[in-house]
Amino acid sequence: MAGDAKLAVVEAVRTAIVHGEYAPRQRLIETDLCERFGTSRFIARSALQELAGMGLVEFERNKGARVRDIPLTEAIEITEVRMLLEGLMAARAAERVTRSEAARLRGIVTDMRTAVTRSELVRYSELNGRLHAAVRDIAKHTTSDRLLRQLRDQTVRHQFSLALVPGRPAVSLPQHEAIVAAVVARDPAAAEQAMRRHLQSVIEALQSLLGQSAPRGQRRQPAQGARRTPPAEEILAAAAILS
Amino acid sequence: MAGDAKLAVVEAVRTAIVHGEYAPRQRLIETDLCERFGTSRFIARSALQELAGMGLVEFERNKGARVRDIPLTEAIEITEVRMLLEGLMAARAAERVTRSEAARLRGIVTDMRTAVTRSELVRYSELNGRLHAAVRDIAKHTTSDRLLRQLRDQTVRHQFSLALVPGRPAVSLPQHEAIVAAVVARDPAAAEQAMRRHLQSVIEALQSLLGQSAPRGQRRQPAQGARRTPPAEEILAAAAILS
DNA sequence: GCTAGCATTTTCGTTAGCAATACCACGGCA
DNA sequence: TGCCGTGGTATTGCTAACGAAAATGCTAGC
Repeated sequence: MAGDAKLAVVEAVRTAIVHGEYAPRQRLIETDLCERFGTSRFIARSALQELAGMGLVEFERNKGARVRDIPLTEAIEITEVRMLLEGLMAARAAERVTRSEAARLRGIVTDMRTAVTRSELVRYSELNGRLHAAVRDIAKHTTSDRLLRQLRDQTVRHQFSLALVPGRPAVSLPQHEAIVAAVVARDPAAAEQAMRRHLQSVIEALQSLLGQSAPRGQRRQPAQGARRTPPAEEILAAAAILS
Repeated sequence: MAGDAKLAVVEAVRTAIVHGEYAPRQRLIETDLCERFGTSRFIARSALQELAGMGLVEFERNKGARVRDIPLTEAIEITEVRMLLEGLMAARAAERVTRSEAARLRGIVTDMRTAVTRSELVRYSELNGRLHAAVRDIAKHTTSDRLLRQLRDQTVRHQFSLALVPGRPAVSLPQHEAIVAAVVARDPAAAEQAMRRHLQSVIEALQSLLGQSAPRGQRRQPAQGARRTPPAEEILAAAAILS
């Protein structure tokens, strides 16, 4: 497997799902994928299987693949795990950070500040992603890295919902600043704690969302057809605030 | 996919790898698997892909699948993550444990004690697995559960090596006792800390193993043919002491 | 007008087979 | 004698096609 063709399809479908082009529980018909990505059914199938392994799609016997719907409760669980792993990453980064890496982190965070003052959410998003990637690079913990990637992919959608609650940017930026400060100060314990506090606040936000949005039993979505395609830009801005 | 046929093959190959019937870096020829498990090549192929997703086998372009060799350094990383996740599980279990579940835990731990005094390692192994499974059941954290299963599968082999260092059973049992005590006392913080201490000692044991076993560059294994098939019993005993 | 049952159609699960590629042994040449 | 090129073999990567299951739509009966 792992033919480059398959890998390309996996990546394409992955970003499509993460960016919301495919809605949760939407069926992923193999032949559709074939014509969209110009490959054979076998490739599409393999790609879907790999995505299933990543937890992004699910199979049902004789009914094919659909985009996995991650319920809010599971998103909370995932964020709890993320809190632990990202905390570990932050601590590691604090232990190993070099001078040049520290400078890089500081540069990113000052850019974030200006982006926030100018209300440039997309720019902030990009910087945020770059910051976290930098922390992961510094930590060099491949196991956590791999797991975190999976977990992040699964929760992007809910981060989008969360971005709509007002006032979150105001709390997000100082938390990020605290994380970077601890890392560049080479204080592992403080870095871990800062990262945990950050994600703890995300968990609490998700829990409040849970309380208000699901008063009674599972309200099922239409389940087929992209019910809405939020622009990627919007999604990115959402991810910025919370990750 | 997820045809029951494929699932059976996945499970069979998984246990074969975990029990050491397939050595690390041993090639997994598709046709061999076909005749061994009496399925078609397509099924074998799908199963291998799923196992690759679980991190147990790896693919190389045009060279097929082999059992992934988890280097000791990666095993340490994995155990670090396990420490966090199992700690979370323990805390959760302490929050949610019911009377009957607590009784069950206590029963298992007393059985463990007697098994140790009688030097019944296999029995201890079985009880140990049951204990951890019980904790996971009580915690009801499906995300951590899923991740932990993957991580455990990947490290069983190294736990085998570790079981050979003398004196470990003496430290393992009291640690388990402490964990159970904290859980039944409904003290989440203590349960988490006890579990972490336990896995921290495993990490330290692994690190000492690292220091003594790899004086110079990667010493590569013969790489094909099961170079040795340790009896499953031995493996289970090893897993007992450390997990 | 509505429901139950049947036929059709879509889509998936599986098998068989072909083409491409890497590994291995052998022989020629320096 | 040692090294490089070459051919054969084994194994994978992939395509095409077939059979089976489920969803859908239609017709007939109530």
